[in-house]
Amino acid sequence: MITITFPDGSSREFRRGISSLEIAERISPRLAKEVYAATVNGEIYDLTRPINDNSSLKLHKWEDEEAKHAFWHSSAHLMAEALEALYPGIKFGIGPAIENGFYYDVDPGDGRTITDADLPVIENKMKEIAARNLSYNRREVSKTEAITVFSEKGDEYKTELISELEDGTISLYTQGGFTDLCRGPHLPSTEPIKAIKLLSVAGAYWRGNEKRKMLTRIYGITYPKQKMLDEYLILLEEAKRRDHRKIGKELELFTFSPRVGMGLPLWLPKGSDIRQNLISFLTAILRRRGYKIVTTPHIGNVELYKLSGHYEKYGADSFQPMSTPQEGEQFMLKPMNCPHHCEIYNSTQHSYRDLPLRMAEFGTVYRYEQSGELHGLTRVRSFTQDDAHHFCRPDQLREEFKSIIDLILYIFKILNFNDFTAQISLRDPGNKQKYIGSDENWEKAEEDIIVAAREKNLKTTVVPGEAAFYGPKLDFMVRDAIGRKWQLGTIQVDYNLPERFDLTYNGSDNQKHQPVMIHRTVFGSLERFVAVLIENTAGKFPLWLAPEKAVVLPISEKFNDYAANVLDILNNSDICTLIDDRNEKIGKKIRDNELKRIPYLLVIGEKEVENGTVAVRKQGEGDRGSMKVEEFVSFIRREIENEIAY
RNA sequence: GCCGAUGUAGCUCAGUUGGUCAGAGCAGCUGAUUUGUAAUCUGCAGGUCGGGGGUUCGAAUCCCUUCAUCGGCUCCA
Repeated sequence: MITITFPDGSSREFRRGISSLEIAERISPRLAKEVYAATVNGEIYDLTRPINDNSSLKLHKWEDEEAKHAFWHSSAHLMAEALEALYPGIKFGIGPAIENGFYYDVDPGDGRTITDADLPVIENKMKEIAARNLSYNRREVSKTEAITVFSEKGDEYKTELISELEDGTISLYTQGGFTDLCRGPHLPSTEPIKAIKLLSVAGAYWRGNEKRKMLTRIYGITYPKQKMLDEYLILLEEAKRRDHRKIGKELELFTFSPRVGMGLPLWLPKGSDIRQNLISFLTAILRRRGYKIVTTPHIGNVELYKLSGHYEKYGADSFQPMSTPQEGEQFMLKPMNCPHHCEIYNSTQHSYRDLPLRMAEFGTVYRYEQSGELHGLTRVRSFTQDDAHHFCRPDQLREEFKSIIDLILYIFKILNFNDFTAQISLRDPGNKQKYIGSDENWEKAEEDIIVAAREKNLKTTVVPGEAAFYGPKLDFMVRDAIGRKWQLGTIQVDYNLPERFDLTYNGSDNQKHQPVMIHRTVFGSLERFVAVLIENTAGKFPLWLAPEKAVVLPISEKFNDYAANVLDILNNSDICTLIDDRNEKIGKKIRDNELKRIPYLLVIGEKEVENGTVAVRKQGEGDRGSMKVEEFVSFIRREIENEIAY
């Protein structure tokens, strides 16, 4: 007999070799139907895998990531079996479970392609196979045996994977006629996979290496119930409706023109107003926090970027240097503000007493992003960073860093931005040649960030290999409507630029010392931030950000004069207001202006003219009753003040 | 940059196997109506079907090429 200990601390005796599934059945048959995987002594197990020793056991129901993982991983194998049936000789790369569903990378072979149109066919095949209730059987094999299995099959991708595995750790899973290299765990059988949807096909480089073959990646998702799948698909549809590219067009915030150039956003008047509101808001906060605002040109001598290291790292992939009538002279569109800021720092001498120096700029930069990477406003070739550089003494670094974490959290809070993650991005220890600077400086900088984040009690994830080429960073990430992750705010410690630009200050010992630099943004770029704001609010911006605060709606032509009068009063009070004096019924005017997401609709008819009032209707909420025009002015002002109270 | 898909009026989309198929709704302009909280009615105008080339008696429809967009991959200072 063995003793199994459950998460609540209780324990029970079972016979040696019992499976988690059998244990679940002993507890309750209903539970057995709801579990998909188990954790045995901290290791993920198939439900059917025998347990041979005293163990702790946690059974995973759908709510647990482990359960979904097993479910979707098994679904990937199911899809592979369907593909093998439909495309004999097809070869398989990797096919993991992901956050929402699974994918499999496949090589259909000899000129065959798989397109969206083929997905329903594969889907049906999967349903047909799943209905056979095939069991997933685990088999541990030697490396030689594993290689034999897949080389006989002619699957060079699998043999490549196996060749890198250690002998003794290799397992195969078979369901029906399909066998795959896999660590597991899997479902006991295909039976629970009831609802299946293949979502898209895409190209993906084998092993993520752009020099290697491009395989076909098929994305899909499955659920134990059709209703769950339907709900997920509805969620996807709703997310699409919040897409900033769609809303940006509808609300006339920005546009692109192939004549101007791809990835070069054209901000329309309303979008510009939002930008401007964000800039004013942030500038006021920065001034209070001791930042000095600077302005630098959009271009710089190519020598500047050679000195900073940017040219060597990115020169070939940038907008190329432009020449001038002066022989040998070349300029580049600036990809970064920091070299310019270093030269501002160098324009005067600095005393240790003057540090930290905080230099901010809403600086527009230009980067030649790959054409396939461009995406609405989140990935563009011209964008305005809310950039700043802190020059400080080494002994000030940690406090300075922490003050920036405060600033970012403070602003996110005012903007009601709760759904972000903080990520510490470190150097890839296995690929140090990607970076510039000494090991010593890197170690110092990484330590600084980790400690500062810890001291601020910031919950972070640590990702090696994501650092900038000149230093590690703390990134604030958010997701967009379709689930993609984007970096907004970032804080980066940099010992390299001060060295390259020979930045100095006079210490109390009257010697020259080198300051440390911190690069930071809060929004990241105005473009990306506005995109995220659009998706978070679905275009219903808070009043202070809204480009147009109110619209006056006369019920008929008879009230146009009074309406025009109200319009003047509001606009003269700096409350950007429109008038809708079209020859339409009030219901139509309300509908159209609600769809334009105008925060306040002011209905004007006979009563309002008589009483000198406006009938206030709040966007999305409906009638708020009447108030005097002056009352409405102070009401709006108060609301704006409350929104950005800091 | 790579793989796949898409591209029809300002917007959202119909256009069956190539043959009165160049259409609809919304938006725009007309005229009527003078309206009380999410769509009043009438009429009109709008497109060399992304651009270029080809196949064909005939191309929005088939082929090639180019541009752009979308979904991924790679990249992201």
